[in-house]
Amino acid sequence: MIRIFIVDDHQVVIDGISSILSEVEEIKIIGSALNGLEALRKLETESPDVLLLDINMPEMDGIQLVRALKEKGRTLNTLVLTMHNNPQFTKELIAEGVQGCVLKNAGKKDLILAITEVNNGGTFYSEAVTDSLKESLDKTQEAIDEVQLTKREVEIVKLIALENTTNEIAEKLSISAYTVDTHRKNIINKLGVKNLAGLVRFAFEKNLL
Amino acid sequence: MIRIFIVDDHQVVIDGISSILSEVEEIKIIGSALNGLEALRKLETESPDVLLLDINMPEMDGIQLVRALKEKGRTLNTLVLTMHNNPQFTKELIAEGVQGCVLKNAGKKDLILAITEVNNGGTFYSEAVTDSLKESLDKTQEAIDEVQLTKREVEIVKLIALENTTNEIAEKLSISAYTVDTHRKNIINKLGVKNLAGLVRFAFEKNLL
DNA sequence: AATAAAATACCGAGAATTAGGTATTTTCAT
DNA sequence: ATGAAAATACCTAATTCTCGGTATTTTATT
Repeated sequence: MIRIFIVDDHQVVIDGISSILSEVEEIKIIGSALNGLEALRKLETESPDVLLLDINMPEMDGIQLVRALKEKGRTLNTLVLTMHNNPQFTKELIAEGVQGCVLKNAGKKDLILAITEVNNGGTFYSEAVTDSLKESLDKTQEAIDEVQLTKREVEIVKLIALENTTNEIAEKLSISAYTVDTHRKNIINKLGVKNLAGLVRFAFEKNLL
Repeated sequence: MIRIFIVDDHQVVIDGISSILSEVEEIKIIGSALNGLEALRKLETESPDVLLLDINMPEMDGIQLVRALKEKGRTLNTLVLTMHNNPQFTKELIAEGVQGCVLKNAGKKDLILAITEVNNGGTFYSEAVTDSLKESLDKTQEAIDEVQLTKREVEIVKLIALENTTNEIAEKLSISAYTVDTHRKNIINKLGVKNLAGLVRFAFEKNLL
């Protein structure tokens, strides 16, 4: 028996999913919440096997909830349901250690499969989700290839975009600050940008981070 | 009679749309192309009333085609068909002066409406498209509100992210470089970032540009 | 009309970036 | 094993950014 807790800000959605899942014997819904705060409170006493987070992606409450739970030391097998399919969002989910993500139009077969998979400690990302992520990563790689940044240069672009100064980068990479200087110079040339701001801009436009 | 030229890299899609539109008396397809280059060449002799650009959004060829046409001084009423619904993409479309955008799952009623609207010199953006754009802009506004950046500060963040130096900004805004300095300082404080790189990062993460 | 917030302006010192080089060592693929 | 590309390192001077301030004028709101 897999015990599930649902979070969504629309009661209709909770009811809808409940009705779908009620047809499945091995799955039982043990509770639900209409927002992050309510979820946090209820999850202090409830201990579901799988947390089903239904997110309207543009409002990132879902990710915030995952973070809040993590801060409290509360790690749950989490499955995210989303309407949108945005690779940036997927990256964040993975970064937060969310076990799975399925699109709302995925159909109940996928949903049930995802739930059981996540319950067993595995991960489940819809094909559409991974595809668009892969596509995005390919795009990034293409952008890098186009301007012919080397591995080291990409590394340094990232560190600069993350607010590291030349000296800090030198320290982190255990190389001379002079070298970092040279790399930065070459990168700015290759990208055809004017200064550090342009470099950071490139990093974000091409989703390097 | 509205004369249409279709661009899409899949023949099937061209055929499909053709078959849908062939049911409509007022619309006639006068030509098609399977890629941007072919489109550019054929459009030198063809003069459609509406250019129907079917784009697989992740590959931005569509936007590139619009730009290429613009450079040639060729302005056409353009309607973009897209599968994805990404506010960033919508912004670019609007910036390029594209007259309309409909989602592929919009249904033929919307498509025909969009075509006639664009043909009449108007614009047509699917509700779903404008909604997600509005949502995104609201998000941006929220982000600005959260850190309480003033109008002037937002202006300066943008200019910095666009690689302008302090002196250049001062000139553009007709204020003293000292003032720009002060603004930058205040912004960095408000955002809680470490340096200019962090500022540019904020600009991109919050879609300020 | 009074007040707060925003925008403006200035100063100096120190840190970081930029631009112009040159040059050696590693790494990798033919 | 050899050549090319990548990574490393150094130097100087000029420019730009950062941080610590202070202070006046404008603008908007009650």
